[in-house]
Amino acid sequence: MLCPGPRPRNAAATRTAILDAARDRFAAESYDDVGMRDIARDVGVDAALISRYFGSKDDLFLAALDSCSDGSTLMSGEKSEFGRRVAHEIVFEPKKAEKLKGMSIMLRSIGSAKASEMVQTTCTQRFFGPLEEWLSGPSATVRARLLAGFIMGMSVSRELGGGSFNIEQAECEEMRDRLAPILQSLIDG
Amino acid sequence: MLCPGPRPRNAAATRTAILDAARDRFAAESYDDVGMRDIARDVGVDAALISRYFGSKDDLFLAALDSCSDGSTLMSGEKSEFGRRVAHEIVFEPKKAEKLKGMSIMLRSIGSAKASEMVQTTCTQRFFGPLEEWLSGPSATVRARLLAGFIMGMSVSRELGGGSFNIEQAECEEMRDRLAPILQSLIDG
DNA sequence: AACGCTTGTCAACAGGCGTTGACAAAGCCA
DNA sequence: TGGCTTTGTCAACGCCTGTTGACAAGCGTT
Repeated sequence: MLCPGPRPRNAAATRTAILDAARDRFAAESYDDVGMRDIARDVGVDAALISRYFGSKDDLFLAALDSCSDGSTLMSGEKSEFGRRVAHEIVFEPKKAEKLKGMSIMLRSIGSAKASEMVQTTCTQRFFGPLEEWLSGPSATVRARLLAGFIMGMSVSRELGGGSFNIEQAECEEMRDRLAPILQSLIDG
Repeated sequence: MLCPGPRPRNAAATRTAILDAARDRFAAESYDDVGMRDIARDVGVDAALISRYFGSKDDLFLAALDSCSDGSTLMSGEKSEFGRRVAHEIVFEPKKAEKLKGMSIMLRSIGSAKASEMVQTTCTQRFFGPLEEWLSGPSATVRARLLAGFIMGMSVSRELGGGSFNIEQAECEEMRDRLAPILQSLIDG
């Protein structure tokens, strides 16, 4: 990824390259674990340049979060299949679920007081909000919160269980089969 | 809490005071956000003393985690009432749920690579394990993981929603009423 | 009283962090 | 060609962190 030779002088390109690298980093590590120099190294650039383009680390973090797609990929597809589809992705394709970089960033932010504070407004506006609107039935707010909580919670459970869930294939299937109707019931109302 | 005058010379007492303060801090803030000097100030002691008693910050963290009660408080009481009881605590008494300091510490640890790695074995041995044993039915492993995930997930959802869930009283009640049977169904098998 | 062990404090170190300002080089325009 | 702006690098600053070794004070023993 890191080409030899001097980086071509192109402000716009480097700016977005920095933003992309920051998004990836913040989705994979906590706010504190990510250093400006790490991101700079990913891009092949000096750390000072990031400060010039984005101001502070906080500003870069917010810009990276803002550049994430909202939860709409989660809501694509048939509503009637939501439970099975999402349950499958959670259990068997965590990497695919991580396409929701925004969700990963939020997840990695709880803990750090500063990061979670920065994430809150974005979280409600870009994640809880659209989900709530998509559900659009009675008590959509509550159902959205439960849904989001369950989905994030399974990520936590997986991570704390050690990398994957650390269970057998058969158990994974059963987990999926138990998870699906629970999620679906929150969709249906 | 912090008495004036010099701290009485009592190694055992100071040691446990440090441990208590560390447990509280790590349950309330992330590993990175907690500084040795913070804990020292809570106890009214010099930070150097902590290093002498516990070695490194990592060792202190592990000791604090180890000093937490396991999930057994969660499992006290009637099984048939588990759903309602826990749902109520999650929604209306988050502080009471935080009596599970161990769970709070684990929650604050996902994100930080180092902290989550340190937490993993304790998590399976002291939390997932007992829960699984307590459930003791068919596919107890899967049910335990789902249960733990849901409970932690609601904590995440609350925190990211901004302090409390940021919803009305009536909605809180509805959330509790929706949550309870879901949790109970995982208990019953 | 004088010794010695324990308990606690203090100052300082090395290392990492985000950020800054001065400097180099590249490209554009006259 | 000479100047000017843009784009990027470099060295360094100040700050904060965990940790260490030297020092002071308390307390029991002889």
